Amino acid sequence: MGRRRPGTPTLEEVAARAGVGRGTVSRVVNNAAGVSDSTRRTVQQAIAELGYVPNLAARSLAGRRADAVALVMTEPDWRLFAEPFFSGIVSSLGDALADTGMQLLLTLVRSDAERRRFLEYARGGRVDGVLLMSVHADDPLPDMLAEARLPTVLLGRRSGDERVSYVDADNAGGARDAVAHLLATGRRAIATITGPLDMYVAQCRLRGYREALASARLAADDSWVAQGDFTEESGQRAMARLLERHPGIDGVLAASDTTAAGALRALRTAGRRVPQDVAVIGFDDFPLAERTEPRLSTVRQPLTEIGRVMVRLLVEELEEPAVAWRHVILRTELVLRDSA
Amino acid sequence: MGRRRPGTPTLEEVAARAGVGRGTVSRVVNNAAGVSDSTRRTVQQAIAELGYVPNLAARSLAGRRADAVALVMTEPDWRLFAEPFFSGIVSSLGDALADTGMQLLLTLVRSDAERRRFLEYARGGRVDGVLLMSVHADDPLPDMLAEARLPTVLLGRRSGDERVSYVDADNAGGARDAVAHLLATGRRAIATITGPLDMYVAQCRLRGYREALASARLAADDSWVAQGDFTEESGQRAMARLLERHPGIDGVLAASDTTAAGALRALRTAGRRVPQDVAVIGFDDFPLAERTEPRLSTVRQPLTEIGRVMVRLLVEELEEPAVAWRHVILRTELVLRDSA
DNA sequence: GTGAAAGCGCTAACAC
DNA sequence: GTGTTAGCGCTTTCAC
Repeated sequence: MGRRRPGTPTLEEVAARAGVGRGTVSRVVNNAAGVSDSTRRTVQQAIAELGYVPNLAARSLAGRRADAVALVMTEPDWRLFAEPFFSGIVSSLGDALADTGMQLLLTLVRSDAERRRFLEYARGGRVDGVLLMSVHADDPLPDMLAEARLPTVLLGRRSGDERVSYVDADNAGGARDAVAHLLATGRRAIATITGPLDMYVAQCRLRGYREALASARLAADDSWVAQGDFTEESGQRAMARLLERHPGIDGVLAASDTTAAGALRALRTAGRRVPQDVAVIGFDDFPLAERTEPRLSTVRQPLTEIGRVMVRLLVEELEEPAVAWRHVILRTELVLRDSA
Repeated sequence: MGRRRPGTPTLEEVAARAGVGRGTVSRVVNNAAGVSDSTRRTVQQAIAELGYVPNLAARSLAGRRADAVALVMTEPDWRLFAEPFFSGIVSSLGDALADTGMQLLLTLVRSDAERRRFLEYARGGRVDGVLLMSVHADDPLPDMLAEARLPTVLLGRRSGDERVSYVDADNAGGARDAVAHLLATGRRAIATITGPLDMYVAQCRLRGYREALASARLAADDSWVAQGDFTEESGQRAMARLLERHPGIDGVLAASDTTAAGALRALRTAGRRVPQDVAVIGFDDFPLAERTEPRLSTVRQPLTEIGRVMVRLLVEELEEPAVAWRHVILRTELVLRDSA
């Protein structure tokens, strides 16, 4: 396939027109010091006249940098991609990267073929680093990236002893706080709707739920636990199942605000009054809660902060490659509304 | 920032180890013909032993191609990014690009700064072509790309005389069909919830709605029209407004399935029976309808086909640059369910 | 402060 | 079939 784009002026042509050397033009383009104001202006004018745009492949080859980072979503189920959690993170990453001058590239990896292809892309030097989100416990991609010595930062661990750098929220602590609050308000029949249990984040929250119940000397057998997948629909179904098993439920910890919204729907369908009969607390999916369920209490994850920290860790790895793995666990905050 | 990744073997080293010339290695790597099976194997072994990975910047520089295309979302409101329409299209583009060997890169452009930055990225040759979706009528990006002679394909026109290549659905026709069906089943008080009216797609659907009413000699003054923004929430609010103005509504054409789901919610809250009292038809947002509102009738847009055609048009522009703008309008299909 | 020159790692055209 | 060579357009020393 012929993809050449002819007629694009080069550094050299700019230099010729400005009557200077290529090095000087390069310095001007990159805002480097060591160029007199007058020649800088001359060069800038030549650039403008010719409509010069640097060839990034050449820059990349000479400078050994891509000025881009990839955000990879290894989510075989595209529905999750539609959840507000993703857009919240993406948004915050975009903001955080704005200063660094790096392009944020989102890529979907839904199959082994796509995994291989992306790996080639990244190892080929088209990105300086990789951000990963929504990683399931058995996903090999982080290790593949680490092996290729590509600076990588995960959003969320795959397990308790994750080695790759990551940023995570204090999921167990958040769950504990939420359930402790429900207990403190006199609830005793407290269920939980989890995320996919092959994700560490879901395991942690379940653990937090159990720990809180245990310290109140309450049993927490599996009939009080229903698995969902973070979607609203799954929350609705899970809640319906829980209600069947335990009509007396008076409190619920949900995997996400989206899940919680589904649970609320099921509760109302079942004629239960929320929050009078049942209190529901979800994990923060970002502004969705504000929009559709303003009265929902949540364990707030600092999504904006997560994006900022991910970028910070990645930049650190770029500056000082592969000396260590960096881990940051962000505190969660319980935000109470009418429903609890 | 030092982003060099040292220790990466080069083509030359592979050639040395295999005892062949660089050209031969290049041919093997690119699966080109003209290499004997035995040397091909020798080279492949050397590649494996060294863990060689082609440097894509160098390939790009020498071969004048990026082997990547960008899908740009120029949506200042990230909430829309969470709608299933996006994930449906992205999914289908990913599939369609799988054969071409090109990487799909999603990029968000939410501000002028990001617009400029992306333009630099694309003009710098990091992508071979650009796909654009969710373009508002006043978005200058398509023209900027065209001016830079970058192969570009839009999903949806910006206006009736769009010049840049595009793929679109027959929105006016789809709306007409939907309203005609409502009329045929005896409905007479038919309202519509539109998308953002600064998008041509929304204008077309509104026009289709009006045309269908007009041919039935029915008035369609503005009090029957409420503007939304494709989200469920906006659908709910718009429906509530319409019900206030016209309690007797017996049919609704909604901007999307998502919007329609919101409308249904408002209708039920208002105590209206759906579909007995009111029939609702939305535009296809892909499987969302199947999930949460299986009984919703829709004007089905062939999302998978849209992705496929977008890629086809882009490839055509790559092969044979800038000879023409290509436009494809895909037919819609009215799929009826219980609610209509 | 500025210019010249040496690569960066690859593809593609051309010899053999 | 296979090796050799000339770039692709830039950054980055190193002289001046």
